[in-house]
Amino acid sequence: MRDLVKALKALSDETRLRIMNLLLERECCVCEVMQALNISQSRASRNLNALYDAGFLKLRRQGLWALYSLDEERLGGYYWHLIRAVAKALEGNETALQDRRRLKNARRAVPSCGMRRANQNTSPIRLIRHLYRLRRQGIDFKNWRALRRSTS
Amino acid sequence: MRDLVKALKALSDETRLRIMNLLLERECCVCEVMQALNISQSRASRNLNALYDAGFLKLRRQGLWALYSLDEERLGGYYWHLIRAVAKALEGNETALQDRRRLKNARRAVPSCGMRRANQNTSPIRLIRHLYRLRRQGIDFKNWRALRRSTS
DNA sequence: TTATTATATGTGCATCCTTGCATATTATAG
DNA sequence: CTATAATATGCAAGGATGCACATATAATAA
Repeated sequence: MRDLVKALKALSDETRLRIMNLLLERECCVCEVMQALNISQSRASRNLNALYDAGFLKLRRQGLWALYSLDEERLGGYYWHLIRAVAKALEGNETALQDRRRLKNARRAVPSCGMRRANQNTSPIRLIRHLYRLRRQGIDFKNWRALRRSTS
Repeated sequence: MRDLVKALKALSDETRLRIMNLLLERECCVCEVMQALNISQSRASRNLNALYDAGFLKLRRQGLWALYSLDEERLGGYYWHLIRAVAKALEGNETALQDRRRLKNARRAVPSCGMRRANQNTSPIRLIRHLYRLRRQGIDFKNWRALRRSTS
């Protein structure tokens, strides 16, 4: 009963439903979530953690990234029904679609996705060096070419 | 999205989950809910109303009673999955079982089930007159005989 | 070592939720 | 009409929640 209340509380928030929508699409890092939903970093982190805490998500760390995804192993029992309810309710929802669209354009490892500090002024050169570095590490970075183009 | 959040919020409360448990068993009046859960009248009323408001329940009035039950008509779509999640999560739960047991013994039309006023002191004679009255009205009152026994 | 960057978290504030208590409302009986 | 009984509701107190802001933590690079 306690657990069910916790799970339901975790889901009964628009921000977190939108996050679930992203994770139904694919694994995401905090950085991608904040870009796709256009919310602050602390907000993305906290809400992801709430869903994690409630038992919906699993966490995998890769370098600096915290990669969250639906925890298929725990999603038996009533969790399964809850997920289905969310998926069903969100299908065709305009916000949900838009978020997914923005997720496609979201980038990992983009300096400005960090703290939203004023006067960030990260030079393109530094960014490109960073991207090369990532590629050297064998990190899957689908669109680094486009990224390079857009910042040079 | 808004509606889903509302539905989830309505469910994410222990009192209301316990109420859903009762209504999965059968239609109940406010009075029965307060007895089965052993909670105050205003608390029962308000929480029933919250579930009603969120679209889970339908309301039927019979005399003084407000009879709430699951609204099968609205329970398509994601509502259905939510109900299944609740039912699944509650099966075997000790509190839920106990509530159902107490529901069996709950009585409609018992004077003391009202306001819990101090110095209620309703006389058995008055209660029995009330029960006869009800029977004359053709109101289905399964256990009025037992009731009469217990108060005379 | 220091600098950078993704993420996590302490704090304060505003808002909303839930409840008990008292009272209002409503239907019925007399 | 008045009284009774089931339910609804106004109100205030206490608690929970969500957020922004600033800062801390941790991994990596130089």
